[in-house]
This record gives sequence, structure tokens and C-alpha cells, in this order.
Amino acid sequence: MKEFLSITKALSDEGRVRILLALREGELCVCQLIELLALAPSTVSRHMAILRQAGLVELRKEGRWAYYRLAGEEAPPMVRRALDWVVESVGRNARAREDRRRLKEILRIDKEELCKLLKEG
Amino acid sequence: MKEFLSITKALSDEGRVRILLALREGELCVCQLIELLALAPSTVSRHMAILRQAGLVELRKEGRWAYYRLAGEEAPPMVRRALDWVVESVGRNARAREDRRRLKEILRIDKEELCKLLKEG
DNA sequence: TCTATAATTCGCCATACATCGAAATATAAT
DNA sequence: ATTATATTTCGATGTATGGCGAATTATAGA
Repeated sequence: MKEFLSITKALSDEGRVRILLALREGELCVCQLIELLALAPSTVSRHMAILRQAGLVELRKEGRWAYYRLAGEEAPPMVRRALDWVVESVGRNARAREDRRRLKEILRIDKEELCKLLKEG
Repeated sequence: MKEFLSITKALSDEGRVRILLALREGELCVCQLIELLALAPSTVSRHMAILRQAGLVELRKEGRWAYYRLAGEEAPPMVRRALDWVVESVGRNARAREDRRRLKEILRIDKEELCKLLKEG
């Protein structure tokens, strides 16, 4: 039950749901999510920790960068079904489409450039 | 997205999840849920309002009694899938089994009797 | 080694939520 | 009509959560 509640709580925030939907495009680094959501780095980092503890996303560290991706097939059914449910329920709504559009633009920018832009504001 | 979040928030409380699982047995009146969860009537009533606003349960009023039941087949897929996910994820765990056992006993008591017992403590 | 930097952790604040008891509502029984 | 009662609403209180900036950590580059 605790694990289940960690998932439902993780899914109870619009920002975190948007992050999960964005990760459909493939793994993303934190700075890209910061840009997409327009939130402080510390806030996004906290969101990722919550998603990770719920088992909904996985982390890959490479140098200074942290790449997050959706939990894979090996994840527990409870997790897999949660992700499927999210995508089916809100994966096609207005916000998701707008985010997908913006994400395409963000992915065009080099990561190093993106991080610099974030520092400047 | 708002509707989706109303569902995930409704599912973010252990008491409300236990209520949904209990309703698998069929519709229940508030006093039965009060006894099962050992919470104040006002608290249970509030939980039911949250579940109802999320579309997860439906209400039938009969005299002084309010009977709640799980959303039916006519409910939106988002809701149906949520309920299926809940049942598959936590419908067989220890707490759910214990609740089912206790619910059987509670259902043996006449509703009028049950309400009286609740008033006394 | 020293600096720069991507990400995280920490401390704080504002808001949201679970819970309760008391009051209100609505219906049945007398 | 009046009383009893099943449920809901309201108001208060403590706890949890989301947000930020500052400090910290870990890694890359000079």
C-alpha cells in the first residue's frame, strides 16, 4: 500500500505529470525539464526524486548531467499500469501537446547552451 | 488534466483507497465505512465527497441513509481504468484482506444497530 | 590544484489537506 | 409539531507539500 500511495502522490502534481509525458520522447536531462516547466532547479530536482522513489522514472548519470527516463518493461506491473494510465488519460490533452511542441524546440538547443541560458534567466 | 489530478489526489489517501476496495463488496452506507475505518463521521463524509467529485463513486440517497457504490461501466475510461488499477495493485494486500474480513462482520450487524453503537463509542 | 558548473540538499515560507467536534440539514418516527 | 438520527457542512488545528534561494556535492576543465 505504501508503494501504491507513493505512486498516487507522485501523480498528484501537474508538473510531475507533465514531466512523465515529456519523457515519452526519450530520456531528458534536468536542465531540459527546468526549461520546459519554468521552475527552479531545486524544485525540479525534488520532483524527480519523488518520481524516482515511486519507481516511475529511472536515472542515468553521465558526468555532471543526470538523465531521467520512464521506468522500463522490467518495472513492476503497478508502475507500468500507472504510466500507461497517465499517457492514455492526459497524453493527448492541450497541455501535453503544447509541451511536446516546446520540447522539440528545447531539444534543438545544445545542452551546454541551454544551461547557460538558464543561468542568465 | 484537472479531472485527472482530482483522481490521483483522491487516490493519495490510504483511507480513501480502503473505501474503494471495500465498495467492491457492493454499496455501503456511511456508518458502515465509519466503523470500518474508525474515523469521525465528518471525516468519512469528506472523504466520500472527494471520491465523488473525482467520479470514482456514486451516491444513492434513501431516507436518512446515504449509500455509496463504485462508479459503473458508464463512467469515463479514465475513471474505470483508475479503479481497475487500484484493485489490481492493492486489492489483495494484507490491509485489504483484513478490511474484507472485518467488513463481513460489519455487514452482519443491522444498520440501525450499527449507528447506535457508533454513538456510544 | 583551482575554478566552473549540473544537480542535489537544506531551510524557510505559503498553501493545501486530514482530522476532529460543533453546528446545520434533512428525513423518519412519535 | 416535536424529537431522534444519519449525514453533511463549518471552523479550527496540526501536518504535509510545493516553491524558492542558499549552501553543498560531484564532476569536468583550465
